[in-house]
Amino acid sequence: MTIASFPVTAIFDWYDRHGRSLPWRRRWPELAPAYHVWLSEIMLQQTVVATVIPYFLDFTRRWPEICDLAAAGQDEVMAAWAGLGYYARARNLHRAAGIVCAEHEGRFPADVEGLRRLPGIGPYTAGAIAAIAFGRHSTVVDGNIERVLARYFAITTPLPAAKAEIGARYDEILPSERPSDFPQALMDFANAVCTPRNPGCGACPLAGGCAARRAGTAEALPVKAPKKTKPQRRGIAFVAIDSRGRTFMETRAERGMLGGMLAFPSAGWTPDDGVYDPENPFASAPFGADWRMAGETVSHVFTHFSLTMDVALAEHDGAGPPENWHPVRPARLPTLMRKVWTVARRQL
DNA sequence: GATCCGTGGGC
DNA sequence: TGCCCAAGGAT
Repeated sequence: MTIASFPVTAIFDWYDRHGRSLPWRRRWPELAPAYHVWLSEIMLQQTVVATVIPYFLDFTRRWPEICDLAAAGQDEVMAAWAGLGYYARARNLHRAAGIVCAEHEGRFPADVEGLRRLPGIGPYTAGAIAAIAFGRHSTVVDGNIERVLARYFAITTPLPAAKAEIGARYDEILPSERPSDFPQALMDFANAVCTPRNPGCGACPLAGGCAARRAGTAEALPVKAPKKTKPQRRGIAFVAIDSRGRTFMETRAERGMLGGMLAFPSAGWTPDDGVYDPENPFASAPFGADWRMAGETVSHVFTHFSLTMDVALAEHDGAGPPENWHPVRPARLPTLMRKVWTVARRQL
C-alpha cells in the first residue's frame, strides 16, 4: 500500500487566504485554550458555525473558566443551551466540566485516550481537541473531511462503512507541520469550496489531483444510505397561567425528547407520555381546570418525525406542586415549547 | 450497525 | 413547500 499523496500545501495556502476568524480559533503556533476548543466542538456537533457563535460567546461570558461552568446549576446550563438542540450535549457538557474540574484540577487530558473517557466526547471530538488545543497529530474526521477525502480518493463505499478507510487516508496525508491548523483548514475548505451540492470544482486548488473530479462524480460522493420517511405525529400541550402570571411547567425526564429541559406538560407525541385522543383532548390534562383549545396548532419538525401540536389553555390557581410553577417570561425554552408559548400568550 | 436525538438555513 | 443537511455521541 503506497502512501496517499495529497496537496497539503494547497490546503494551507487556501486557509491562510480564506480561513475564517472565529471566537474560539487561534493560528499555529498559538493554541486556543482547551476549554474554548472543547466548548466549541461540543456546540458544533451537527450544528453550523453561525448558530454556535452567539451561544459560545454567551457561555464564555457567563462561565469564563471550566470550573465556573462546573459550579453552575444544571438547570442554569440547560436554560443557556435552550434553542441549540440535542440537549444530551448540555447534560454531558456539565458532567464533563465537573469531572475535569474535580478530578483533573481543571485541566483537560491532552491525549485522545483521556479525552475519549469524558461524557459527550466521541472519536471525532477527542481527535479535534487533541489536535487543536494540544497540537497532537491525532485523527480528525468529521462530515466535512469525510466529504473531501471521499471525493479526492474517489471512495465509493457508502457511509458509515467507509469511515475506517477515510480515517486511514487521513492518517496518511496528515502533515507534520501545523497540526492544529490542518483539520480546521480542511473543514473550512470543505465548508466553503468542497460543498455537498454544487461543489466549486472550477476554482478548487485540489482539482488537479482529485479522483472524483477526474471521474466527474464529485457531487455524487460520499455515498450515503437512503433516508427513511418521517412519520407524522400529533400531540397536545397544556398551558395554564395563574393570577400572578406564572405558568405550570415541568422539567422533562433526562431520557427521550427534550430531555432535562423545561417544558409545558404534554401528551401523545413521544412513546412514554401517554395517548392523545383528539376527540377527547383534555383526558391527558395534568390537572383539572377549565381547559379550552387554542385556535391554532403548532407545527415542528424533529430529526425523525414531524409533529402537529394542539394547544390547550386555562387560567388556574393552585394546581400542581408549587415548585413546578415557573415564571415563563425569563425562561429559555426548547423551540417547540417556545412555539407553544407564542400561540398561548396571544389568547391568555 | 441501527436508532434516537433539535434546529435553522439553503435551495 | 418540502427536502437536504451540519465541526456526532450514546445506546
